[in-house]
Amino acid sequence: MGAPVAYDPAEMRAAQAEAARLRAACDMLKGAPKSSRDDPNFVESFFSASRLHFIGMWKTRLESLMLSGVIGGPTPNPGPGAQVIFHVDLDCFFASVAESEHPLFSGKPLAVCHSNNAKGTAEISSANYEARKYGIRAGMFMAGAKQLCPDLIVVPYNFERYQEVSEQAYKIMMACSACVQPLSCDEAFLDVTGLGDPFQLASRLRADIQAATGCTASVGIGHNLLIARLATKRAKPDGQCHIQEAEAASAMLSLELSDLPGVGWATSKKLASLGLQSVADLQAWSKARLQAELGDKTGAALWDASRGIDTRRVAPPAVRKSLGAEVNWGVRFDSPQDATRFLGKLAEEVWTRMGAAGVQGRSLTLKLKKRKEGVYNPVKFMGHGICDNLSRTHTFHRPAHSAATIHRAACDMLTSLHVPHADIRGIGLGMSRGL
DNA sequence: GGGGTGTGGTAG
DNA sequence: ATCGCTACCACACCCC
Repeated sequence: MGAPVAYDPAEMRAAQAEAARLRAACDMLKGAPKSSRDDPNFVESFFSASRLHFIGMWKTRLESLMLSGVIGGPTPNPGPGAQVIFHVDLDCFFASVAESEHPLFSGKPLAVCHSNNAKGTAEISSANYEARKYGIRAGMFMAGAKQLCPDLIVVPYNFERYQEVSEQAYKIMMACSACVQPLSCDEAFLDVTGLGDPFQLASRLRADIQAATGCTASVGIGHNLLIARLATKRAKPDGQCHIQEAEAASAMLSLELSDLPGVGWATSKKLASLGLQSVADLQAWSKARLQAELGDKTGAALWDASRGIDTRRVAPPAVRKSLGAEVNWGVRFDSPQDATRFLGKLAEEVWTRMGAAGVQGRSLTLKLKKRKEGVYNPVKFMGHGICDNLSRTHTFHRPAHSAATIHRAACDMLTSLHVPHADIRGIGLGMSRGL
């Protein structure tokens, strides 16, 4: 894929200078990156800069707020019968936020990433549509992205602003319908059954979001969640699309297997090994045969999905069943004591989050990433590389009552796993049961 | 059948 | 040099 567009050189220079200013002013990027070896506050600084931590925590926070009634009202329970579902998704969220604040960036290829290093392994978090023309995608290393587009504009994260924009967008969605199911900071399902003409409703929703946030949103409309999501795919960017119930089954045929919900890398491979290459192939198999090969639930879910069948309802968040904190980047220990200290930080983190959520727990799980035999240098800088994943669970007689209790149990489990401290590439602690 | 644990997969 | 999280579900396998 070559350069699709020639950019005005002066404008491009100005945009690059602006991006460089943003990076220079970014607190997260001050100083050289540090591993758990060099930074006594590693856990804290890691979480403050991790996009995946941000995404996970923000969803949890949204759900808590909705559950406690701080935001949103009582969710109406739509009866049986035809439903109208919106899937609302802000377009390339992090990249859009940057563009909305810096008009200079618009129309130029832009990505959000911790690093601008053209040889580095920093991951692209979000790429605007101009960047996507070059083949740049979220998840790609910066080295690969810069190869595809040397002029790529790279801006750092702005988590505070993402929160503000997300809150505004959610306010607007909840003004549209009281029945909102958050999927992420930038994505939600709405049940808008009986609320008026869906197309007009969606137009207004998108216009309101753009007016309030400067970011565009796309809306997929369907009679169930699966079809609404598929409609969003067609609507993007900055559009809306309604797939009628009658077209649902044939619309599914336009998808790759990996587009179906629940089909990721591993299931794709498994399906391929069964000779299943397309949704049409999937439709040709009986439910029983799929269940025999893939398991009862998974097989049935795939059989349904391939036909556009989805019986889920837009549901308010459920009460959380587990809570955890893990770090799988920059984890390097020089001694067993280093590992113990690190577990102490994680125990405090878990305990603090339990307190904030007002929950207790009886089961503590330790997760460990252990460097695979013979694997020394991860491809990704400070990454975990290829690992074996191990876990141990300890169940307390009564709910854990302090960070120290959690720490002690975690250390015992760590010992029982017999992993040399130098082989540890990631650690996590999670609490469950009786939350 | 009902309960547990450990592993693996997924989405966003 | 850069920040590979979080919560959930399904499954295989074990116990009684």
